[in-house]
Amino acid sequence: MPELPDVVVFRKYVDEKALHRPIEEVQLFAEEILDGISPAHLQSKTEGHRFESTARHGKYLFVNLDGSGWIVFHFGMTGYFQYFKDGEQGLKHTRALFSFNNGHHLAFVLQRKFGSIAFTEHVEDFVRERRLGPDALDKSLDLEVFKVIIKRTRGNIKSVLMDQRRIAGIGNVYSDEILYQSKILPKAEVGQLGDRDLERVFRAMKEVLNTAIDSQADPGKMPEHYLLPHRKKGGRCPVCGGDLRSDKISGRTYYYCPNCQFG
DNA sequence: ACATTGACCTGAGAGC
DNA sequence: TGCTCTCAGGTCAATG
Repeated sequence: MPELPDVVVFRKYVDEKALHRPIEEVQLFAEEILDGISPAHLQSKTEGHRFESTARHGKYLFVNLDGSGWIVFHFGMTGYFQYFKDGEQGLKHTRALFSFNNGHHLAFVLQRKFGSIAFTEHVEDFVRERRLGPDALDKSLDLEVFKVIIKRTRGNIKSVLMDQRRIAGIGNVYSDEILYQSKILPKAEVGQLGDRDLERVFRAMKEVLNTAIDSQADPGKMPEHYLLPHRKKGGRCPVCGGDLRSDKISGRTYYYCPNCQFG
């Protein structure tokens, strides 16, 4: 479920399990996932080195290699990490495997090969090159900045929230939750939204993402008034009890409550 | 500038 | 059990 909250959880996972340990070997099982880096380059950057720290911007996770640049992970639609001991069963869709000198391994698992591994000398360079907007939870993204970013554009509010070049970190699921909490329809045109509305979206954005992080990005642990646990065919609105509906924007299915959301 | 569509991949789940 | 169809948390390029 790799949107911003999920990547926060993955980051903690790496922080707790895989830092400061010499990497003996890296194995690649799907070279296609490398983005702008060769297998040999990845190998020379990692083998004999350590993961020393992590950073995150939007849906990207950066892992620092003892001062000599960063490995950049993107999780696509299905990615996650699995840390395991020698002798334990690895997972089928492991695409890259980092093996440490303590007999433990960090697997980068992707069912669909939509994720990637890249490399950058500096996090800021990567963010600039990919033209990513500010991270949705960064303090620099305050209400005023948010309003400027949103007003700079037309179109429906959902697409704008999901555009990584405007704001980084929000995808299909969390944009639905943010708009549900804001009581605004995903297809509402941003030009039709007033300052009051944008303020609600802004507050919901911060609150939803922080709440999701507190819940380890697990829908089952989220508050009862959240859409996420009910976000499926036949689901009911946890607030009014009515049937949720779904529709599509640019081919992506979204869910909403026709009774609670306006715009 | 914006919206839509298809492509990229690999299943899981539904319906027959 | 097996087959076929649709759908899935992302991004990118091409097209209107």
